[in-house]
Amino acid sequence: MKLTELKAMQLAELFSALSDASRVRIISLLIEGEMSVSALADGLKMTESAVSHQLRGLRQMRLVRARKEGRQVFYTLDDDHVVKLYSMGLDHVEHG
Amino acid sequence: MKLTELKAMQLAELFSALSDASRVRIISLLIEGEMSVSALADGLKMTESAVSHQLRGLRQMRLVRARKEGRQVFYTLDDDHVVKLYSMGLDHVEHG
DNA sequence: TAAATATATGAACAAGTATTCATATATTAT
DNA sequence: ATAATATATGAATACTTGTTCATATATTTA
Repeated sequence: MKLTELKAMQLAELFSALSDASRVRIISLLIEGEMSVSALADGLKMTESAVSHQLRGLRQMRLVRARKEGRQVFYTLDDDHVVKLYSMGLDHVEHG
Repeated sequence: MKLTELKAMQLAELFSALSDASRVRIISLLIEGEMSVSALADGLKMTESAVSHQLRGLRQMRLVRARKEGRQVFYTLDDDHVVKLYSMGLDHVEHG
């Protein structure tokens, strides 16, 4: 399983995107379905600014996708890789 | 998928353990099999001290396990959750 | 056009983290 | 016992990161 330094960095970046409780909670909400920034902010009791900053990182890692509708922006999980990583992690934390 | 704040933190901690290129490379070496600290240090071109510090974190997250033999300590991956997380992440980075 | 709403972003600060260096502990060899 | 080897650890420093605050952009409403 030789790993180039580049891929090691990319992998680390990917996991970094999931390495914060706020972002994990964002993911867990988005698993239920699409949500706007303010709905996320409400649900997480965070400011919209903080949520927006976090969503930016998740977007850059292609973990979430944005869809603009009027002045709202709705976010969804980008693909089900994310769900799998999330639930495998949860599995390790709960049992394992 | 409601997530308690505690579990969100634990999940974030787990992903944090994989959120650094050095640690990812440690994991990728251990996928091949058991290795001593100095062998890891050689393979990664890091000091043994730095490797040891990183292994501590991986150990605390129960991602690796230590086995002492004489004055050497051999590390292995704790279970195959780790391998699954690793390869799913790699999958996302490479394709996805 | 002006005001209001939703989101995004830059700067700044606080908190966290990875590495280095020095030192400590444990084990083996002389 | 002393020296050498393998690993671990505490302190210090440099770097990274999350949040807040102020401001900017885009869209809708009056």
